[in-house]
Amino acid sequence: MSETTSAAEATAPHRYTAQLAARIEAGWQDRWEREGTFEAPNPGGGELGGPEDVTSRPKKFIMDMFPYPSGAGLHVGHPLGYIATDVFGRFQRMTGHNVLHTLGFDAFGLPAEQYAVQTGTHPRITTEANITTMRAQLRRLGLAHDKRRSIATIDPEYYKWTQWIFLQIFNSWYDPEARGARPIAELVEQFASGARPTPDGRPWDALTAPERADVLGEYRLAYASESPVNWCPGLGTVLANEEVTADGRSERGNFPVFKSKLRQWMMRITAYADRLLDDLDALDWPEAIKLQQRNWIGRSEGARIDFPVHVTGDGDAAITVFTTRQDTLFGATYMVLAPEHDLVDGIVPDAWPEATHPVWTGGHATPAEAVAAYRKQAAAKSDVERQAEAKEKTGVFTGAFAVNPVSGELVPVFIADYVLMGYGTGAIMAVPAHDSRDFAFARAFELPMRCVVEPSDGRGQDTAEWPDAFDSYEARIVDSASDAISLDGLTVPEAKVAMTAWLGERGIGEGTVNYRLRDWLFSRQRYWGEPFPVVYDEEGVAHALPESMLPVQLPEVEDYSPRTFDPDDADTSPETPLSRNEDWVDVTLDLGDGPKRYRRETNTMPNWAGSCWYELRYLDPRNTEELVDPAVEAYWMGPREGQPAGGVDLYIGGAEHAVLHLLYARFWHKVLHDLGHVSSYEPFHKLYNQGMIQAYVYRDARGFPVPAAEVVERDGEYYFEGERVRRELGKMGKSLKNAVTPDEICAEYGADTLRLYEMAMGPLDVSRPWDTRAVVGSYRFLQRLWRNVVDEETGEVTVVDDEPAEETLRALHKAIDGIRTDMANLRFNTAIAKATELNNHVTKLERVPRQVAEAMVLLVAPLAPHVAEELWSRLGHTGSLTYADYPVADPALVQDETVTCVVQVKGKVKARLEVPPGIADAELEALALADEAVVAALGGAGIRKVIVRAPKLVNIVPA
RNA sequence: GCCGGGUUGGUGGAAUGGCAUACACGGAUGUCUCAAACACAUCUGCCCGAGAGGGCUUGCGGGUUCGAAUCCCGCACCCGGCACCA
Repeated sequence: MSETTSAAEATAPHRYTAQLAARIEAGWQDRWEREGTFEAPNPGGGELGGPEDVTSRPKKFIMDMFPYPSGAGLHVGHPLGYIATDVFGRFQRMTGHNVLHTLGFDAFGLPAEQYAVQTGTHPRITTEANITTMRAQLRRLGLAHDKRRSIATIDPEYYKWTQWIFLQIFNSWYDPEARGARPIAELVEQFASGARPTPDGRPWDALTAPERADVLGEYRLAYASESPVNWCPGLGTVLANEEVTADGRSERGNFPVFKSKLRQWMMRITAYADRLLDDLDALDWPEAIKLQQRNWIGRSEGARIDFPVHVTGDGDAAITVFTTRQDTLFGATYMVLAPEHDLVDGIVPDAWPEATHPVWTGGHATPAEAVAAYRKQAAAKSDVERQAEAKEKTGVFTGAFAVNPVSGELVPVFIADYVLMGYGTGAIMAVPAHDSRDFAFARAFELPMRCVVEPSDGRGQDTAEWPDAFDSYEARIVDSASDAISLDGLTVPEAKVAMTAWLGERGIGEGTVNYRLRDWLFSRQRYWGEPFPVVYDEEGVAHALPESMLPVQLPEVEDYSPRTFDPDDADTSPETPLSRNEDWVDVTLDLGDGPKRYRRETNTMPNWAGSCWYELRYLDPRNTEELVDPAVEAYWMGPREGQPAGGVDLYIGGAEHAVLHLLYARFWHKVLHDLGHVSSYEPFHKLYNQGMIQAYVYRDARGFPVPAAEVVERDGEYYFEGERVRRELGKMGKSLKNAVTPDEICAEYGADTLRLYEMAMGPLDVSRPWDTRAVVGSYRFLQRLWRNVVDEETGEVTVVDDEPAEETLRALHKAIDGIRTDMANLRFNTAIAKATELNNHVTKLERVPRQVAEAMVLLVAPLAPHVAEELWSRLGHTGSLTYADYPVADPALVQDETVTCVVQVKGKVKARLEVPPGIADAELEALALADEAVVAALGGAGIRKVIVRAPKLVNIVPA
């Protein structure tokens, strides 16, 4: 490669150099592939079956989060998790496990589609090329994957089953009594037999097909509905709530998002809210992620309460509110409906009631005008604007009054956009004294307040004096008594119970649980995704295609892009790429009642679909009859001791998927479980979030990134082409000009060095900056390891058959003990530190005993597998060490012969003693008190107390 | 605003109630070399001191304890999530 290397090779032709590493690595990668070393057998026969002595071992199913095969190629941050799972998997193989580890590709997605739009190249072509490139890049890292099990979501034989699962979900309903999904056919039977009445009471047979479809649509777990969705004109597609950022923009592309009413496919994930919440307890996940899921699901306990209201035309109706503060019902002095609430039109009177406060009317002549104007204004606002104006409360009086059911008072009904149609019932009772939002609204509209919870912070009960609402669960209820009920003197929780019971008795309310979670918007107006296995008949009724017609393959189209619009133009609606191919859309099919004309669904599934179940397909990737063989699923994922829900043993990936992917995948898994397809009821037992590898970004005076590789450091300042540049920490990537690729590092040091360095940088779950300069440390470690076994000049193996010295033996066993524990707990950085210490110790020996060398090679094998295999084979072993037994420490040798005992006086170290580990407290105390330095430190003072923690510590407290 | 996580040498980090700074990078000096690189060896938290030695040190302030980076309370700053969720 360069002159320096050839010079090095001349003096030490058998030194562990990048060139030698490259030869070793390529050689072992070929051999592993040839011998199928990492193929994990399934139990039973079948194509992926294997010997029973392997399938009878305890299993470990280890997974990485699915990568998207980006055209940009990998940088060194990408493989961090893959290396970690690989190290862990290799360790598990060496401790007697049947390890399933592979990697597939989440290959549908926007970048390939956008590239296709620009170039006209079919996304399949670019995606497959990217997969090939990425596979080559990953192969170079020596990952121990079972390649037979790798899949890509774009393979028709894979997405056939994605579509099949969609049909399972479509053809199911959630039975709240059974707490689970059941086939829709059972529900149809209930309707047909009359066991369950139809909504309007007519017999099932009397309903038209579209009517029946509508009824069932209310139950199906996958349903099409006309509901407010997140419409993103800039992308030309709708988005799930989870894909919209807090400031109302698209996570991808950062375009404005608008609420728009469109007919779209939804997944009834809300039916599973309680199970998704409860089952988190069974999982070994980081608390932070569990918390994020809990918050996203957002369970809150409260009550529904009916407020009677006069409806124009046909008499009285009720506004149902959801509240968590039923205890403050006496304090409800007005009500608010979401602007788009169905009841609004019905309650608006023709004219303003007499003496209506001018602030309430918004200056409009009639309530109807005011409502119309406010609705228009609210609808035109993007989410971004709404967020920005959140502090300023807006709204308008509807002209109607409702009755507070406990006090009998008339309360005005407003509409305001601070009440959201999508949460609770879309209506609230406002208790301005005890809710800060209601307080702000009441102040703006000069509405009355009533204090019903006694302030415990010293403020009085005169709300006019208050700067803000008083909100506490510790305080007591006041001023809340009527002929019917009195809450006075109760604490908040007591009052809730009492009020809920009272409401229930009167039939005007009931205790309920409400969730923040909304149903999952499941359709996208894109080309590069799974087509829905759904067609519509001439009456517009959706029909599921039979399994025999799967997969529904993507058609060829002229133009891959959805129609996009001015990003700020809310007044637009989606147009899908698939709809342009009329030949594909219009089909004649026989769905059981003779050939008929149908129109295909032209939306595609969102990117999440393929990643919702891929763990299952890894188990049985070539099964053409079933999603997965139940016996195979039970073996790899079934519930067992310590894993009541079953699932993958270790799932490593980034924390950015805390809600989206992990929630969706859990939901699908539960549906499949309910329908009897899988025995586990959670997909991922243990989840671990790896940190991000960050990188320094250097920016010039204009703020543009400059190539990080060409920046030089002088006296703590940074310069690029002589100009001073600013350094900051950021992500690694092409656009920031700071990407370092695994290929570069492999070329300069070898894959084993890269693996070792990435694992040594710090704890796996913490983000940290990449430092190319520091990689050489890991390289030196491997060079020393090599030199401990092989003569750099002759290439001879230099180990001797001598029994190691006791000191060496103790160092070895201490290292084995520590490394085993660290490996099992994913603490690879400290495992490497311990291996380094041992290696450095051995380096100082005149001759290296074979016993020590072999143990050391096995110890580092999971981390640096190629060089370990090479040394293992040079040490005379013929087979791969993949399934060799990981060294086990001899407990007798784990402890040093003597330990250093520190003697403290008043907590400060004054002396050190070398003592045997088994020394008795009394003896150690005597030794410590006799020590010269201790006597001197005490200076003749008396002793009040002596704390002895044999054998490590004595602390003397002088009088 | 609410919730969660964090703050240890020049740098990445180790130590989760008992010797703070393991291991590595960087830096200094030396060996080898015509020289450089590689490799190897020694030193390297900060301050005072020629030295022996002494003092200080885990974001800041308090507390518990014989003993605190570690446990508790308060504060500052950084990172992440959520955000009119009734």
